[in-house]
Amino acid sequence: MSLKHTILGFLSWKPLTGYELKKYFMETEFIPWSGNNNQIYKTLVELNNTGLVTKEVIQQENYPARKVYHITTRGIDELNGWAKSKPDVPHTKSTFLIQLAWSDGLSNEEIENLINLYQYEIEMQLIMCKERLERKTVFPEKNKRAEFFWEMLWQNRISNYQNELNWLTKLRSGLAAE
Amino acid sequence: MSLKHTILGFLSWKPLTGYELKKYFMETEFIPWSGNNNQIYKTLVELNNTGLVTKEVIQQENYPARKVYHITTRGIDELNGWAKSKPDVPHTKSTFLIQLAWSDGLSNEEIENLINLYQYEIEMQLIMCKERLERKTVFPEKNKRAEFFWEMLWQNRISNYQNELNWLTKLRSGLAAE
DNA sequence: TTAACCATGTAAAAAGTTACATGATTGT
DNA sequence: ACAATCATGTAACTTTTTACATGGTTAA
Repeated sequence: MSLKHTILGFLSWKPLTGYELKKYFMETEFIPWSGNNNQIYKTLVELNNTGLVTKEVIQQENYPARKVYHITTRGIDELNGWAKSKPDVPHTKSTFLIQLAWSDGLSNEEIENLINLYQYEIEMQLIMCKERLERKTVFPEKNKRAEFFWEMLWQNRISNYQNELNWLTKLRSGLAAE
Repeated sequence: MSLKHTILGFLSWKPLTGYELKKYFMETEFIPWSGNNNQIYKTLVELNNTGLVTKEVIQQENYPARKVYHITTRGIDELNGWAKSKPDVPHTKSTFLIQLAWSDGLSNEEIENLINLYQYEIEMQLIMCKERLERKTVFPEKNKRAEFFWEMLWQNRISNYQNELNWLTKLRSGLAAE
């Protein structure tokens, strides 16, 4: 489960609450996540139980108490051990490709429409990615090497989308040539 | 659930058994799947119950009976309706990117090792993809337009991997320049 | 007054993965 | 003798998603 390690990762920057983690996840494109907090709160409890983080409760007047989680030395060891473990092949799930695979029952107009919808989605994602890289809302602080990596992570996403748009161009011209 | 529609897709080519579907899935890179038949058999039962496919049982002497599934007209309608529905953004899950995001506790050697392992994985995938495109083991028959699409689907995967390798080159040179 | 933000969570369902189970046949 | 292929499935578990639940504050 990489959610566990991703949380440890964010906590290695600074102590955070579940609510703050949720926002971090939402603004980090290359970390896949549904947007729901369900897993985060659960995982934090589990991390606390296994001694990888500690919990600090801060009472507030008109809001629920903030529960700030701090990473422990054991948590850092766990994170580092995981970070250097053999990486998996990235695994991409594209419903569009599967739709296209069986678009044979559709008319040319319907297929063109499908491609247009998809292209629009990709363009939007690309714009969002570029903006987030520029604004650097979620970014490691005070560390040049880590900052370089994060820059590259965003560049990875951006190049993925750009590659997809190039491919779409080829797809269109191939269709036109038929 | 796109597994349901993917199965309908394969069955739209020709009637197949669960066992044959499994092989099709395994040889189709751009369809994400664990390789286990668990879901396939379950989904076939469900498709049969909802009238999207019919089941033909063929007895054999020394093997379990083959259960050949045929798509119905309603199944084809379902498939076509789904194929033209608004596509999602592809979502990629790359543990490598997340590992790199928190590789800050690692030494330069450890990071280089991580990158090497990843690059090797990608290169292997690329080779496999190219081979499968060449051999065309799973490919629509007797339909030029569908064949063009399938060629493009494989090209999509190939360009993804090639893009990843280019990005890795930039990552390396950025690291060296630090 | 309506939406967004702050801040916590829970319940239930769907989807995906790993491991188990059977047993004959065919090729190296 | 061993592995792979043919052919079916089940059980248990993990992961992910969707929806529900509470309730005050702040800004347009």
